[in-house]
Amino acid sequence: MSVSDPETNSTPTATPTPKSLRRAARRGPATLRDIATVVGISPSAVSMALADHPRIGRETKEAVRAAARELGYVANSAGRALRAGRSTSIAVVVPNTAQHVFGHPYFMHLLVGVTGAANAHDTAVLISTNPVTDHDPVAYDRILRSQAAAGAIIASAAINDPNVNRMVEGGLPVVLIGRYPHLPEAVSVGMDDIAGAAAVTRHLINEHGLRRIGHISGPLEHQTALDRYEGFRAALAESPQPCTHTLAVGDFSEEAGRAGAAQLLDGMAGLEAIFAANDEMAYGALLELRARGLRVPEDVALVGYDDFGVSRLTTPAITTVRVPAEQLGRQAAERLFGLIDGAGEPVTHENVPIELVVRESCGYHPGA
Amino acid sequence: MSVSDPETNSTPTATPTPKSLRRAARRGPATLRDIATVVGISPSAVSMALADHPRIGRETKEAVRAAARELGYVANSAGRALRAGRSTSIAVVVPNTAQHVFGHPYFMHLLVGVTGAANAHDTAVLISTNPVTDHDPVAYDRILRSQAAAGAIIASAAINDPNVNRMVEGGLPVVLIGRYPHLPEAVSVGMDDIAGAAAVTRHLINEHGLRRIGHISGPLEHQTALDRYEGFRAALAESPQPCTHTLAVGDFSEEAGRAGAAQLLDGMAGLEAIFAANDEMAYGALLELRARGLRVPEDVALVGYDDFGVSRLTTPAITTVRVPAEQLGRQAAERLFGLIDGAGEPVTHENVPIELVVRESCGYHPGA
DNA sequence: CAGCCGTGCTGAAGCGTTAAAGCATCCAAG
DNA sequence: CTTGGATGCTTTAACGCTTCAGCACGGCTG
Repeated sequence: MSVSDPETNSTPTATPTPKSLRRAARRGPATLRDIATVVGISPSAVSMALADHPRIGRETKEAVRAAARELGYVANSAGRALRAGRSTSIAVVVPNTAQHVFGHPYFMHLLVGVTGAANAHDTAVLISTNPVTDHDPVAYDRILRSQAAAGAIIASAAINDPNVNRMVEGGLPVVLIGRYPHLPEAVSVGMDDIAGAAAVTRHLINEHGLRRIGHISGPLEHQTALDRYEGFRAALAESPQPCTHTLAVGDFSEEAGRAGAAQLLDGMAGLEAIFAANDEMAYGALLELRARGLRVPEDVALVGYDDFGVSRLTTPAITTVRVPAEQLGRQAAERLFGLIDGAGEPVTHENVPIELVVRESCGYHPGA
Repeated sequence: MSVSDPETNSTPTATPTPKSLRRAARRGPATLRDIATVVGISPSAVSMALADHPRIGRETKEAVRAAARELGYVANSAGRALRAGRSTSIAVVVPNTAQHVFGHPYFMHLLVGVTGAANAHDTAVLISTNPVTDHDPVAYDRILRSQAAAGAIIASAAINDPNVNRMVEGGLPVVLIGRYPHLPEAVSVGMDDIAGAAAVTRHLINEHGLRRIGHISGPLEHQTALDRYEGFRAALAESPQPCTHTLAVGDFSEEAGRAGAAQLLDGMAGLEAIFAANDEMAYGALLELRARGLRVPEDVALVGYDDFGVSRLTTPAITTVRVPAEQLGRQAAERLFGLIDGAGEPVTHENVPIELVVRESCGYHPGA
């Protein structure tokens, strides 16, 4: 209070509102300069005070913080980003190759996880999709080149998506969701699809004593589809009893599930169970089974994968493997912040635990 | 050239390649200056050339465009935003009051619509949610104050959400999704829930001859819930035959649907049909009916609202009203760009058409 | 009491962009 | 041969922020 400016300091005789009036005159949000004027110091000092710089006095800091609070000051993100050389946002990219999963609750759960972690880091989340065309001057490419995001999370892409490779090599911090064995350098967060598929298959074999099992896989250029197929075969192979299986390749759509089920039923006599690589296809299979007058689970048992909402609602409800999308999102965001802050972590891939969700479509349980 | 600095001026005798080398040395994306160096003009001229300014020569423009393409130049969004005084992003805000609808495909469809329109305007989409607490220093408030977005789309909020009012009055361009009769000044895009609810109710009355109908509404602090209830009553009132109805208030959750159905069944003898204000509650009602051994639609007809995926999957599939979320998103984004660009449109509310989706749960049709 | 250090701030610079004003150069008209 | 305007670029400045060097001042030591 010693060498205070007589002009800008609060005049105790005035009404308590003149500051806010003055701010209202300068249209738009408060800046550092506004605070500086109110407190009576330079903008740099305000910046340093808010950053808790040791060379700023305690009283000044308190005055600055009070003024900032009163003015509702939030640092202009463009100014800060320009100065810092990087943005305060992260991007979530949904490549066009992932459009078929779009509309699933999966992405919303993912986003909840990502935004939750981002909020904790005071970071905004940009989302970028390419809903329309395939070979556009890819929208997210522009966003990333414009430095609008400090890093990106890429949600579920095909194995051979060239854009993914470009982004990983583009210098920008990138975290992939899923498993990318062909990109050993890339940081990724996924789940153990092999173990999940094995678990649900094992359940069919061990708990229900089924031996003749068909699998409807996803498109085999998706790592997820490959892994679930591999887990399926591994469980069959490790079984003490001899099991036989057959395969239909689908594309994760309900229609493909229906076609796949038809193919399996026609191809293998005495089929006892179907494991579809996702719930959507399991639902398609259910429709086909129903159309043929086959009961689920009495005649043919059925299991799916994902648990994003579909499998809960059908009759019978479908036994499935839960994909913890929210945790996936949160963890991916945390990894991304690690990369951005330059914490030199050597870990490249990380798995989130999956969970077997037993419902009715696999058969009735003694305990139930 | 008179009082020029002898140090920084270009030495014409140097080799012709140091420019590209210099850029290679300057790690990171190309800037206007890089292009300027390559072409041999000033950064401002480059800026003007890219903006197709009439005072820049044709040859220069072509050279600039070529260099920009070669260097992969995309304008730095922070620099541009700082200069322009506003960001090149728009925000999609999901208030905490909307969490119960979160995880629905609705939001993804909305986002597809918004991002599609945004891509067309070369604009990034920020998404902001408050998944955790209720009375936090609201995350999206910070984002908006930080000027990270030029405007915001607010997805489905409660009528009395104070944050919505603050944002509408906050000076930032805002488009609300839904109908907000108490905010006559606010720009909003919604659908005619009254008409939709009336249509599906009329279908029960006219096509199936049902007279004793119960409604399970959403929470009555939601405009959507109010409108659907109103449409329901309007259809009953306009019917030439006398109809009776009863009401149970729910909260859009499956559990509430189940409880609501129980309440309706216990409260009105000879109940012929149930109209749930959304599909999730309709599914809950289906479970309750099934548990009581009542057949749908033979004993009690059932209809829902939304068609976000749930109603297609159940057995029987639920007759519902489709909410065109993607179009909603696209239209909201277009309106927002209109506001941002200052096209002084007087229109404040706009409706997107809804569509009746007839399935099995309302009764079998002669045509089917 | 000169020199030195710690404290607490100011001032300048620059991140990338763009609008506006300024300044050459050239051509046509007076 | 001067004037006046196109034409085509350069310079300057500013947006809001942070870093860094620098300055003033007081107290402490030698």
